Amino acid sequence: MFSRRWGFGWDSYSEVDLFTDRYDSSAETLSQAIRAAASEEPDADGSVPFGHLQGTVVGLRFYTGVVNQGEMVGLVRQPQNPYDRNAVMVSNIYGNQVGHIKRELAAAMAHVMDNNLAKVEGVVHSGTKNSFTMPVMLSFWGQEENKNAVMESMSRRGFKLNSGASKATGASQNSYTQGQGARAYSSKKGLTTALSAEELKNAFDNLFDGLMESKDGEKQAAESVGTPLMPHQKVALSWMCARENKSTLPPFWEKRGELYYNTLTCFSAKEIPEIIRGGILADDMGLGKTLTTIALILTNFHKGKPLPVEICKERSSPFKAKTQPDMASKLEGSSAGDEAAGSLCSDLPQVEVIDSEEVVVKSEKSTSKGKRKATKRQPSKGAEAPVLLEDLGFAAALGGSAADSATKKKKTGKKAAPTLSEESFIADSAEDLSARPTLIICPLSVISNWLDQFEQHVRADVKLNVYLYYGPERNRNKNFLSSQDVVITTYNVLSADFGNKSPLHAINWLRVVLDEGHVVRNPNAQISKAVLDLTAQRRWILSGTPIQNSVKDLWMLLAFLRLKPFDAKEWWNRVIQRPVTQGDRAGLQNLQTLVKCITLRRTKSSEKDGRPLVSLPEKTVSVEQVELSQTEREEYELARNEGRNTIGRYVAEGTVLRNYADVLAILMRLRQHCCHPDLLAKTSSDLGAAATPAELRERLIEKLRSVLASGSDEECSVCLESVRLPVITHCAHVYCRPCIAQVISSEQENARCPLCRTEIKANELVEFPQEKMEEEKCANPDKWRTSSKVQALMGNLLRLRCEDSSIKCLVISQFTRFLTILETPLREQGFSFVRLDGSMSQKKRTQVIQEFQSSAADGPSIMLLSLKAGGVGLNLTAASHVFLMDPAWNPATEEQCIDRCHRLGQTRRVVVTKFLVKDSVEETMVKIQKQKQELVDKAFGSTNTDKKTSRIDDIKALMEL
DNA sequence: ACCGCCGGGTGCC
DNA sequence: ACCGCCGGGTGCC
Repeated sequence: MFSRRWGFGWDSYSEVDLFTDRYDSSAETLSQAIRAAASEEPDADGSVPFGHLQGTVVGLRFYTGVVNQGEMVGLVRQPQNPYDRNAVMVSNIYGNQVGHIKRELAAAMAHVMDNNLAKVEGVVHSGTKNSFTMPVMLSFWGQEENKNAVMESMSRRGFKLNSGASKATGASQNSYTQGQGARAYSSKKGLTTALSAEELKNAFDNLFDGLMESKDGEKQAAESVGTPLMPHQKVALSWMCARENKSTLPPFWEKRGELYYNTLTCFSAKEIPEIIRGGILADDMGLGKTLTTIALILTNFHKGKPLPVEICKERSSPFKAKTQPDMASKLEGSSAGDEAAGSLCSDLPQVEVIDSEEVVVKSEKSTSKGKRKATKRQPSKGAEAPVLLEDLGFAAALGGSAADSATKKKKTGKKAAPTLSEESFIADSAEDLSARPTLIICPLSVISNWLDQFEQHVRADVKLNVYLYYGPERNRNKNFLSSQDVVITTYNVLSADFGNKSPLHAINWLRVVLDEGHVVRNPNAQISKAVLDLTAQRRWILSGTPIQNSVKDLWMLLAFLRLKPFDAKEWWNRVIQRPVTQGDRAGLQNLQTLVKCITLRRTKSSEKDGRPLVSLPEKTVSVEQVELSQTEREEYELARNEGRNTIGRYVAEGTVLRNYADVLAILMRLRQHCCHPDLLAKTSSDLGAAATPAELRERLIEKLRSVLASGSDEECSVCLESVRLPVITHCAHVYCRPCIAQVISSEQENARCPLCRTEIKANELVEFPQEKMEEEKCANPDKWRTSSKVQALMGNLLRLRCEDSSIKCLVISQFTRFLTILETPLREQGFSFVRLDGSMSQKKRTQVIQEFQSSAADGPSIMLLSLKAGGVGLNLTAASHVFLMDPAWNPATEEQCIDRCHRLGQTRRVVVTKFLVKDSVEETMVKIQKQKQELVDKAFGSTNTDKKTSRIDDIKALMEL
């Protein structure tokens, strides 16, 4: 069926150095030349077919490149050719030169190609009848405006483009772009009519949907992974292991008899095409891509064997210090080393895992249970020390030594062969078994997440060498880096190093992982080049959103995965991008097939066996009404009437905005009344006439305190965000310091308060003094009194503790001072609790969260959480009960807080209790919340004015005006 | 290359 | 014969 010529010379079909073998001009490889040529040309998107032409390829006998019937070929200009500067080279998909275009035709084509008037593509329809020349169908593509120039230019040199026939039927047009094989494929499916723009967009949006089929089942993670994987994560792990280990042919390849055949390009080869080890894990956020990847690193070192890792029950393990370098050095030696490796293999103890808790050593000689326990307890005892979780012989054979030179590596791999199982070695002998580390590249912002997750998911007694390659002090030593298990770096560091003796580019990585892989999109960017230039055996892309905009974005991903021939842009454009953008169904289907072969994607709404992938436990939200006591009610009504009068006056005068701070303070007082009387400012909130500057300052501070009232979500009227670095003006309005400072500096001497237009000066801004902050924190416990809300909370907590003492609770308030007040009864009742608020350092927060999340028996059962500190990112799944002490202006803030514990990893039912004081400003706030929720869906961007007016409406409603 | 092309040998039927 | 024809040598750009 196909004719093959020259059955030799095919050991490497990837990069033939074509220039240097004939004449000295450049050391560029052909594929580089093709890539370079393609990258200079505009995208193929807007190309129209100009026509086609039968040409002749000559000089076949001088080259090793092979083509088959129907196969696509590349045409590359060779201006440096010493025999003919018009030369046009013909190459097959893998960049091997096939021949040249006949001189006269080449001259005509050269003019067109050099002036970028058209792109020429070739398909060999008839195969070769002899070993000297063959016909080739050339099709010309380009911008409509260049069509006539091309037709003329060609015909002036005696070549007439046949444009009619290719337009006649879509199918025949396809045949020129995709070869006969693809045409047969597409016509079989009856996909001959073009897609509408709508259909195309739809198909494209759904390109990554439903890619959750994995026939590989589930796979258990290695013992060194401390966190049990969820079912869908086991599926992903299994899929990833299979993609790394199995020699599955890349998409569009089939084995036909003795040959490997590409159904898209009709290319065929005697040798197996390069297997794509890796792919795209495109699961939605929150499904655990990071955990799955960590599990992959630990589970699949080589051929499904776990990464050999050290177990360190004690700080100093003799094994690592002594034995490992020893083994490595033995392996580096010649035949003596082989024997050593062999004997190591049989003599060293096997490590066996009895259950998830106990890792013990099983030696051939002694396997009694008692002995095992003994060895476990005394791990530092000689050869019986439980040091490696995996087959030591295997690990030894692989020799993790970083000092290996390239030749030594090969040697090690080959010499190790006898110790490996038969089938694993047969699969492909070319695989370099000496690579150990995985390189993870991610945006700066997620580095800490990776470090946390390694910490969290790798068993605590497993010693995994994770190195953060970041910062000016980073260790650039190649040997050091290659001896790690994992190296983490950022895209920026990688691209900064690139071209600058980058050690990362000098290492043969076992695996390279691009986290948030979609950020690498522009192929011309330095980052992209740096990423493409890495040497690795396996490549992975993690991305929640693999395509942002267009098909173009996919090229980078495929190029990174080295999915030949699409890593060369020319082939990508020709086979996928242009057909797809022009609405070719077959092209789209090819794209879908391609993506499907290398991608696993599940969404939060995906289902497995009829059940949602991530089924969060049920969440119930209830409101508990709180009745104020007689005294509280009297105080509340007093404050409410007073406030209502004041605000009513402002509304009538139209001066609400001018007195905004005062209005907020009134509302705040009412909200505070609902929680606890001690939240209220002790002294009068009315500024009145201050006698002395010191007194004024004192009152302003008091006012500031009441407005801020510790962590409520007041807005700065300049930026309309929550107030940051609050200061109060002499006219008693609160802003962010940077915001108001900017107002003052731009208006200079005439600066006025944005709210009331009183003159303001920079040196009159008052901030909350540090000493006061400290005082606030240690409220006097002697004077402590309770409140209805406190009683309501304590009742719930005590009841819960009786029912199930293992239950943990979040107690959330906007008022950090309220949290402080709550500390007293909690202590009195013997609750163990922690506290998390915005004033704490990052380090302290992590510590507190860790403490709370831990399942230690005497650990804290309650976390006092300030509403604003409980924003995004926190993981508080240890808690299953949430008490919201007071309603927030913004219901989304509450939801966010609740989601800290109602999220992935929560095993219990989540019960949320919102306390609301009956007949109070709190109830009105909830009404407003509900109305707002409805509005959120309707209105989007609202202006600042809108925001302020709606606030006024809110205020009126709150005061029942 | 089972071609085309070149250039030398050759020459009625 | 300043042709035609034959057959050997030869061959990408």
